[in-house]
Amino acid sequence: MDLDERKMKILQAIIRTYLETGEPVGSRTISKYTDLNLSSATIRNEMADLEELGYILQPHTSAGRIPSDKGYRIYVDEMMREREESLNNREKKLDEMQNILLEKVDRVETLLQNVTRAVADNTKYAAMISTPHMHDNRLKFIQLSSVEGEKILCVMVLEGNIVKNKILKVEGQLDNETILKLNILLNSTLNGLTLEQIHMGLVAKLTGQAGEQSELIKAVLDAVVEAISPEEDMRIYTSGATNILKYPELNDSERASLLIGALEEKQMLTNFLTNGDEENKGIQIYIGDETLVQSMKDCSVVTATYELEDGLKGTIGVIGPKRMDYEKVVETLRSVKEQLDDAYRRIT
Amino acid sequence: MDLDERKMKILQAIIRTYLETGEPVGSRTISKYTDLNLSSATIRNEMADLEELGYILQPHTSAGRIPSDKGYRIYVDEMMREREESLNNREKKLDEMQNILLEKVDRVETLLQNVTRAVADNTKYAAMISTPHMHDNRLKFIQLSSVEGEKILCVMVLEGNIVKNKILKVEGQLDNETILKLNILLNSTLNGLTLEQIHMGLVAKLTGQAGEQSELIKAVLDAVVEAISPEEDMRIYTSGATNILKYPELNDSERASLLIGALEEKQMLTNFLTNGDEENKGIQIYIGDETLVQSMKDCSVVTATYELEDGLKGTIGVIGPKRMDYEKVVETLRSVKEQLDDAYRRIT
DNA sequence: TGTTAGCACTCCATAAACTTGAGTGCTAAC
DNA sequence: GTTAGCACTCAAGTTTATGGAGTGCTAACA
Repeated sequence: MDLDERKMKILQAIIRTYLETGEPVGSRTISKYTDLNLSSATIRNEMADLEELGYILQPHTSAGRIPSDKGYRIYVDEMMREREESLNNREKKLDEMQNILLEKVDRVETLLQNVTRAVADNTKYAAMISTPHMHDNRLKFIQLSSVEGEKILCVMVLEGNIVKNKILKVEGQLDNETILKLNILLNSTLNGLTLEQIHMGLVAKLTGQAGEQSELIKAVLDAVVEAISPEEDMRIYTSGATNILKYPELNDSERASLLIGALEEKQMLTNFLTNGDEENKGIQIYIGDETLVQSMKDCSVVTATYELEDGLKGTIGVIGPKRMDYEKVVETLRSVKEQLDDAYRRIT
Repeated sequence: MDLDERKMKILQAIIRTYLETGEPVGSRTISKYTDLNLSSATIRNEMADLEELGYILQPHTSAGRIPSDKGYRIYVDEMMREREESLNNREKKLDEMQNILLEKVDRVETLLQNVTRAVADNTKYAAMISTPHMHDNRLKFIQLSSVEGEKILCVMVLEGNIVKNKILKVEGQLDNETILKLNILLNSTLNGLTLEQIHMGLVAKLTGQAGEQSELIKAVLDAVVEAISPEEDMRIYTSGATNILKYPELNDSERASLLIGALEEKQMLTNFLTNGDEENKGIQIYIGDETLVQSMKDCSVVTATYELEDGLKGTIGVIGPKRMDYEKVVETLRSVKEQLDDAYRRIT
């Protein structure tokens, strides 16, 4: 059986009401709420159908209905309307964001932390963000310098102007000329290569050419491999974990502890923040079990992928109760995503 | 009235018992617990005295007694005994720590995060750590390199081998010779200077000498100032925030939310993590209101200052309920502190 | 004078009994 | 197909008992 228009309207009314109140919603409420004038008894009949179809469920007999995961899913896929937000309001939000961006955010990390906090504050849910990272990093520039005594500073610039560095120790001092030679050798050999290419026999070749300095070259190669390894180039920031505690359905200490723990641990979050889908303007919604994370089965997660100019991609996400205000969250993430792309160009 | 030996023993027994159980402790319990054989009635008399003196208090009439802040204070100052931990056990803990340190901790930050987690896991309280930072940073080495087009990479090494970098934009391309000259100029002028010294009119002097490149020099100076500014060089990591939820006295959602929020925000934590006292082997205990942080008035905080070889100092702290196991925490922090100093030498 | 036994009293915690109200399913009538 | 009405269910809140832990005080004892 497919959903006819009336059932759709009723389901929509149930979900909307539940999103607002968080309480199971009864037939009488809906009978008053909707524009189609129906008595509570009729609504009850329809509700029984909807329940049989799996869109809503009863916490217990003689309670109202709440949306099931399937219900939420059809809601976000087909019923959610664009929030007709007043231009005024939008303007204001944009201003806020601009302010955040202008306050001394010379470093991308600070920017991202601020954005995360802003999103958490704005939505009243928990927010997370992954730092932008490339799918395959390439080395763009490498340089060794003698800092003092036996310490050599190795600076690497990756595609996308990400800078990494490492201090290496050598036996005995190196004169400037040797360093110059090494720099030329390294730059001419390594630039533009990906991780796989470096792994393919390059080590032997380079150490051969390096003669006396083969030890140092080995250390440098290790540093390069480390720098361009995918694990190395992503960090996750979170904010607003405590917002979770605001929602009674998540606020038994068991659940809350697991959830906040997951946010703190950050390991599990990579799930959401890496394999972003390309469709739907980069906005993804995971409901309940769809999150594939046990501790989040009572939550929903909304993510958006942002892309900076150099092809650096990152993801920002919001975690909240299943009855989150999806429209608002989607709207917020979309606007943040746009501004992020924009703002980054301004600060670099 | 001063505390005679018997009152001390009774107070100690009350606190020990309360630390274990978290329940108000009654006179009969103590009468059985202590070696001095006294009836519960006598204990009651003594308890009344102790209460009058402010060391213990009653949640309500006809309940047992719990320690007051003053009680905790005298406990940690005078009654706490060294945990006579079995050598075996200690050895094991050290091993664990070593393992953590050996797992791929080429970067100090990873090390510190691991340590924080280990401390949180070990104590079952929340842990925090500040990255090592110097009181007055000095520049040790600075170098500009042309990376591509109009982008100049500025790398700075500070005393203590902390590396910072920034990408600067210039108008038009710079040839290698100009860069070489600038590098010599910058190194000879800036090295070894502190923030104050740089602020004192250096800008004018340098830009004068730089001729055409005065714009670039200004940008470089900004980068240097930013790099050695004290705010810039400290980060805080936390772990185990959810452990807070384990303790019923902190686990109403109001309190917990504030506390975990504070841990997340990290701003308030600087209180503890900066002005470390030197006495008492660097270990400090703040009880209840002594924390000077409203949201932590039901908590105690224990901090230890660690010092790396180059004079880099940081602080590690544990946050838990007032009835925390002070002995264990102090012991853990002491051992971590020692190992941190030690381990750092090994990995650099 | 310090210590102890005993007793009346207080207060919290827990459980049991009761009440309330929202909501349902079903049937019969429109 | 829709609606009114009624009996029924269940959760949540309120009240009422009950038990137990603990105290303070007094009087007796060594």
